[in-house]
Amino acid sequence: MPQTSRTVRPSSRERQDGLIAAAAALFAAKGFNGTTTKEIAKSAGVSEALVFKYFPTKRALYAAILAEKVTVNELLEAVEEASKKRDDHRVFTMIASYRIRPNVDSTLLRLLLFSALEGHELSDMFFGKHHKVFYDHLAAYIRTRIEDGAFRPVDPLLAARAFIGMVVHHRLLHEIFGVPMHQSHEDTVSTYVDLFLTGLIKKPASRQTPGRRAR
Amino acid sequence: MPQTSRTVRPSSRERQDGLIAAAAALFAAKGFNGTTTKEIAKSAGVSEALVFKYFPTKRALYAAILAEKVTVNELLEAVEEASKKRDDHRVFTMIASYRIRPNVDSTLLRLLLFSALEGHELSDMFFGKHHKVFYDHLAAYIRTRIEDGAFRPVDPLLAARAFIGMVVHHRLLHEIFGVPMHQSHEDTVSTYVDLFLTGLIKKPASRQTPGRRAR
DNA sequence: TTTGAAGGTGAGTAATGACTCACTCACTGT
DNA sequence: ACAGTGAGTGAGTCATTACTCACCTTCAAA
Repeated sequence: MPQTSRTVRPSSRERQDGLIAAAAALFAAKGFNGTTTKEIAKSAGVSEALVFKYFPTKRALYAAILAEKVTVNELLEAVEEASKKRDDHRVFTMIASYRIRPNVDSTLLRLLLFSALEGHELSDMFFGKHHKVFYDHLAAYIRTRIEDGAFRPVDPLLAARAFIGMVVHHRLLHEIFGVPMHQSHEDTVSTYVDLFLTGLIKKPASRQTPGRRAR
Repeated sequence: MPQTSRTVRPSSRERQDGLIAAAAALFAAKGFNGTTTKEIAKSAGVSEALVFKYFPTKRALYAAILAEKVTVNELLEAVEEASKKRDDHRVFTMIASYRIRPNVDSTLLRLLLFSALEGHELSDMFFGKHHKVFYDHLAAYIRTRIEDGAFRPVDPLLAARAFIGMVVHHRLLHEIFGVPMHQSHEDTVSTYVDLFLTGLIKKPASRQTPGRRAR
């Protein structure tokens, strides 16, 4: 027979990606110490020996995962857009809904927590790419709006952390601690945004409308 | 010689507590899978065999730790007190400062996260005793204040989670991710409380003062 | 003085962990 | 036709792990 057309042998790159994917899922589920190389190999459908052909050590594989998972930017551009227009409501809603989303898988969050708890060397970088960007952006925006005179004068970094905190904590409860959500994602997001913005926006002196007010 | 007076042999109970303390510190630092029974024994200053005299398995020791660490109540009483007086500012400040405190050790937080991530069977109970109490209490208070007409009508549970989220996230950043705090504990707490309460309190219709306003 | 229970241990054991090695297989360029 | 090469593996090695067991020490009550 000419060739077993069923499965073309994957290239080196594909194998590596496959291993990373399989390992990421397992590390996220059970942590670094809780996952064995044998399991990873099995889950990726290869022999254990092959894992070590591609990654010299188990830790190197873990590091490759953390280094790989760098994403996000499309959101930040959109936020930038809304920032220019001073659309407070939109800026906050976008950030919140990015994290509170129907089908986010918890892999990244779990990896992040595990890596921080287990003190992995790349944990900081991972944190920087996945969380710090958010509150740095948000802090910058809040600072601008304070200078505009639109927000009350608060520490921008603290305020940004507070908001991100609401949202991240919500995910934590839901995805890690299994607390059920009793509201739709949209309602949750809008409640958080509303609560937070109301606390932040400076009232003109008199006259206040219950609805949204921007610029 | 009559007796080595230097070290009185500890009783069963004391040994057990010593083991639990030693193990708790190690599990908090490195997780369940990252900690060996040999390390625990060494840290408690006994032979490995003794560990198994007191706890049939390593998991049982872990379970004993989670079951042991149940505290808190003195705070809840104080909160109850402030609740009766409808002292919003105080209620929120007390809860926040309980968690954001100069010298809390991160052991409990780390144990909580590890146990949830590693999916330990007692994790739920641990979570219930250490976190759920807080936001259940707070949610109840918020509900009352909404009925009083003092707070805007929001979902009390969601609002409570939002506030606790700010605070817990702050600890997470600080204790787990090593993010430095650039403000004193007091300022941090008062910023959070101020932000949140301002967003929550219903404005009478006109007239607003920049300072605190309660009841 | 004996006894025996409680506190304690050194030296295992069986299983499992990460990692290695000698080797095969399938395909390609010459 | 066949050497070369990269993908892949079965069967290890050796250290470590959770857990066991036969035995020791102390001390108070009988």
